[in-house]
Amino acid sequence: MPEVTTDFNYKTIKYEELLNDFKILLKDNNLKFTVQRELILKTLYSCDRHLTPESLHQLIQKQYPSLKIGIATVYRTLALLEDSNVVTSLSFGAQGKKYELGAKEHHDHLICTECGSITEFVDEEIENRQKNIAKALNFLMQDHSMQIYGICDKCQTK
Amino acid sequence: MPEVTTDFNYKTIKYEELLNDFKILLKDNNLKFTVQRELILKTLYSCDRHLTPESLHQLIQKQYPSLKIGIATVYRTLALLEDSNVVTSLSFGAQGKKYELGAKEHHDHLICTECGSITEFVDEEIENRQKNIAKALNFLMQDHSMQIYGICDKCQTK
DNA sequence: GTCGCTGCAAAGTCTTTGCAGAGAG
DNA sequence: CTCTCTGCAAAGACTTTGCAGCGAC
Repeated sequence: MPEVTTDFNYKTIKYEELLNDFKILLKDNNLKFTVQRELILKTLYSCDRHLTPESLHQLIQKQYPSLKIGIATVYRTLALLEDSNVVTSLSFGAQGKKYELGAKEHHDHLICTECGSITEFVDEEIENRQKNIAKALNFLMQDHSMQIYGICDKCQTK
Repeated sequence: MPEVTTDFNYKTIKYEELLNDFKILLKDNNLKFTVQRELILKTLYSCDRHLTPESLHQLIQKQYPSLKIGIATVYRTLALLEDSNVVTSLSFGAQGKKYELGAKEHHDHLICTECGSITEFVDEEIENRQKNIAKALNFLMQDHSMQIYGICDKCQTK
């Protein structure tokens, strides 16, 4: 069996580079570079977890108490980032979406139904197979996502 | 390449059988068999589309105008059916969930980003690969789902 | 008859929008 | 200066809950 890897390189891009791309994106669309937008990007970059708009907002408020930032701005910026394919959103059974930086290598998710933790993995074989299926069904694939639900290693030993 | 099939057998169970299982389920849990519950089950069975609570509610009202059914009952019954693994819910980028009968063979989804249509498919190779991955990562798999997003055949020719 | 179920409406979540002032370019 | 952004609060969309009467068993 080919290897499955979960410790693939998270950050395929340096923050400076990401930030620069973001500035270019903004300029190209006649949008403005603001402290709020930068901190949302930076927080998404530095946090490995998958964040809800709510938790992202709280995290920013905790880390930068002097800055006022409204939840509406978080939603608006996440929508902007998602439209520009800078972040990707995941929606599960529960309410709400979780966001993650899309600048990482493509990967799929193992979701623990006990503790809600998300582990990522990549598997070449599945990636290839998906491409083949789309081709066979004359479906123009833009994106795909796969989730495996179950009990994670930690929760099994509890 | 092994075949990919989209015309697999939808109904692996006859309605009478499904209904009977449902009645047993209800009895076992001291729950009552009501017209509303039956019609929700029947509508889910006879409709091939993936339904939102909203659309399921409208469909029932249209088909059985004499019956009064509240949206709350639809939500309550869907929750009950989902807990009992009779139906499965899918949540995508958009708001809300869609439900489908879980009594079919397991399958994955092709979702058109143009028209929102959902095509189902099964692929043995991916199914097997998923099992192997879960095993390799010591993850106790309970369920899994895969979605491929893109432009469907019809929308490409438009 | 009992006790769960239902429709209704009200209350909850989560998300989006309108607006007037603040701030980037 | 101009025109976009922001925070706030109000509005929306979707879902859940409390309740009193109804109905299955």
